[in-house]
Amino acid sequence: MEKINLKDYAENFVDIYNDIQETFPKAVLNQAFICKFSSNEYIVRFDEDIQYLFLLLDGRAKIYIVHENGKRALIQFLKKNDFIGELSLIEVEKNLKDVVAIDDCTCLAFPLASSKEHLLNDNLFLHNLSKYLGDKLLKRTDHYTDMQDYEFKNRLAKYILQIENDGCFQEKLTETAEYVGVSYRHLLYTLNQFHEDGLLKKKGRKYFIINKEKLERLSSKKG
Amino acid sequence: MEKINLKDYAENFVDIYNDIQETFPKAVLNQAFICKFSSNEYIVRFDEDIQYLFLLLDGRAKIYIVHENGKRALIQFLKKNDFIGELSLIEVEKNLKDVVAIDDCTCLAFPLASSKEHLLNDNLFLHNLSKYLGDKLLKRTDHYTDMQDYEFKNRLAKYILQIENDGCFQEKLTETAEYVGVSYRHLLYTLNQFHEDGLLKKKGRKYFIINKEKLERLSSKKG
DNA sequence: ACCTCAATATGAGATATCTCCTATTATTAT
DNA sequence: ATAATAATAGGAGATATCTCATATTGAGGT
Repeated sequence: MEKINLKDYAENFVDIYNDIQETFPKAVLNQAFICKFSSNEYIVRFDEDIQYLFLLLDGRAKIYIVHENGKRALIQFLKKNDFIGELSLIEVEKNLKDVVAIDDCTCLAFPLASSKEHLLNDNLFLHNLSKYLGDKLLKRTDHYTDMQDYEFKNRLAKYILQIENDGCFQEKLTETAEYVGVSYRHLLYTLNQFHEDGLLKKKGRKYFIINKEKLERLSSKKG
Repeated sequence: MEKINLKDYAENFVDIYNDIQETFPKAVLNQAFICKFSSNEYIVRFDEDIQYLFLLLDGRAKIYIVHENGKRALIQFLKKNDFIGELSLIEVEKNLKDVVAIDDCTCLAFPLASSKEHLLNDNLFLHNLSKYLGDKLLKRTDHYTDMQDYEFKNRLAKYILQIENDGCFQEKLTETAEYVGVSYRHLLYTLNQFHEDGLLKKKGRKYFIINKEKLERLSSKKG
């Protein structure tokens, strides 16, 4: 983890810095700095105290919940403009999560100790936070209700359509399995089935969508 | 649905009214009134505009998400001090949910049209709302990650322990099945299995816990 | 260049869970 | 009260999904 002075960062990323300035009170920005995390680095560990509120400025990360039985479940992907640690800020979180950088990540970091008071008295911030949390709640609920109401092939179709890029699906399959909540084995079964049904074609380790319509039908129907 | 003047209500429920007064700005309380819903009555319908922010003062309710395929999934039980419609207030909700009263419910109702501005500028309210949403997010996440990481008998054990009263489990089984995310048929299988394993005893339509330890072990382990 | 560890891949067998069907009680509405 | 609807109950068979075992391939570190 590398720390960078906020002003140094501001010189190179003017637009982002302007957004930040409009969103956070000055007193808080004075305490803030930039953190860079490398791919696969832990941003937060479930068994260590969290010291900062982070705002993800660049890169992708993932949140794991750690169960008592030692198993982990991937519960969310984070991207630009997602908060990390906001639940600790408002003191509702008892069990921290693991947060891991997927690719290199740039974060804006606010030291909780010195920023909490300011943030919790700032109307704009609270309003934004409420919207952010409400949105997160809805998205997470949708994700999970889908899991329980559709069988896996439907969910997988939906997931592929969400995440594909130029018709190409190249996510890490181990991660995908954790996120969509099935065993790796079953994920492979289903991908092979998609291949046999003429939905996907495999080249090397990438899958290409060759029948998007059919995939879309599958993603929103049962059966 | 029956409307009652807030002042009339306040005379009979002094303590609750005092809490309310400390939590909401006066300008907003002047617009508010009390709504009573009967058991099984719809408080919100997924296909109708929502006009009020409700705070549940008494009774229990349940939230359903309605899928495109027509299926419903029970996603949360609501009790005293839960909000209804708070996501519409902050304008993040696109797809409304069904909210249905389980028993008779008493709600404090704020007309969105006239209260929104006031509420969204009130620091105390926003802070409370953030905490409320954060807490809801965590609870919902826990509920769903449990669903995916434990098999049903573990989840059922946990659920029974959460909801039992004096060792007696008497929830409606159809509702339970929807909430815990299995078919009614499978719920019955598992309850019978619990009976055979000496965890529960059945009297009429009620189940009584006869081996709490074993149930607790089952609720937190795999297998 | 070599070693190690993580990711990809697939087979075989087990089982958790579902769907569909059919009775039998409760509960609610007319 | 009686009809109608919802909840409880269980049988039979299908299948979606899991676990475990094993082999191959790829990437990162020294």
